[in-house]
Amino acid sequence: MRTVNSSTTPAAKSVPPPGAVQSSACTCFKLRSLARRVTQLYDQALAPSGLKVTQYSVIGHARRRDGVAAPTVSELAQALVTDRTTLTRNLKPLVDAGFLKIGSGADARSKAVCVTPKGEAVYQSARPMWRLAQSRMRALAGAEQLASLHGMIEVMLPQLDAAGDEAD
Amino acid sequence: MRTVNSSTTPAAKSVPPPGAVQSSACTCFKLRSLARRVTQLYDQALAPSGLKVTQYSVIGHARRRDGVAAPTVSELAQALVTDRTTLTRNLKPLVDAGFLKIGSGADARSKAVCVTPKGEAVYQSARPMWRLAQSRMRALAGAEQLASLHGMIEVMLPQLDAAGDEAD
DNA sequence: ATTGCACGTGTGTAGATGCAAGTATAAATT
DNA sequence: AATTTATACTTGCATCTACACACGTGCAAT
Repeated sequence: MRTVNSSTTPAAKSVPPPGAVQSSACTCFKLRSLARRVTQLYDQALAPSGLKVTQYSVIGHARRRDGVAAPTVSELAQALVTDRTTLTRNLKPLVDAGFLKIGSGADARSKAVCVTPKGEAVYQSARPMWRLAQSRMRALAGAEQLASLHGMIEVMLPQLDAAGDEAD
Repeated sequence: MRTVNSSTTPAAKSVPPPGAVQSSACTCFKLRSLARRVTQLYDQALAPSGLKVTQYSVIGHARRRDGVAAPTVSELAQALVTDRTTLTRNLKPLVDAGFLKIGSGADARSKAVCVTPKGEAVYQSARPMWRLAQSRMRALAGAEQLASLHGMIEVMLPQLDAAGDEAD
């Protein structure tokens, strides 16, 4: 079908003038596209460290213990805005590499995610690379746009959490 | 004790300690987090159709043929802002389900991705669900913010493409 | 015709993602 | 104390993601 420009003799039913191209206006698609590209930028920058940006984030969040205790898997998952079961998988390569160590938590059921000295070292080594990626990002988007983007995300994320909860 | 602290968080004097909190200021992390949540919203909405939002996007883009011919794998991958090899994998379940059909392209090397009648049908059935997800999204973010977000993405994506190219 | 390079695609490997379902422990109820 | 419910985590399954590499084809230069 020629959905190109009007001036057609289309077979009645398919009336896709305004709707046809909208699939590229899909917020989710756009967002995912951007996330993919940005991930590539960060992964490239982090490559010398051997970490992917996801792993860098996991260690980074496991690092900052609120009080004293290392976070549990669930707590870390929440901080990472990730499904707990996803985090379980994502921890494996980091544990295998010796960057993290899963200890026993206060409970017999909960487990504590601890950053090993080796993990701390690799994180520190990756840190300037991450900063470089951030700089590139800022250069690409501009500081104002980037701040605006961050602000939007900060606003939207909690609302999406709420939406997901009530969907159950 | 890890006080969840969902109550009044004044944050008035939150002087960000330069190094400590910055990892949550990671643009990539924020972006990925949002993309994950938004994906869940769309996947939930699309669930009755049996399609995930990624698959909906693939079919949607395979559907709109520029002129007459169905897009090749590479063309489709470019339209989807996805790695070519990733698309190869993503096509498999859709072909298995009978939604797409891989035909031979003009070249003996290239292949054409065609939407089958069954694929068109499932796409049409999923379309109102997608619209619902879009509406929810608009309700969550607000029309202006959403438009602003789309605009930013439109600007940033080409620049990231360029950045990726020169990185090689 | 042979060589060589560019192009289009698929595979191996490895990780990221999350839903459904399962296991084990703690707390609450009866 | 026994039963039920809630909590914390893991596993099975399926999909998404992409880099490195391999394979086949087209085209051009020799």
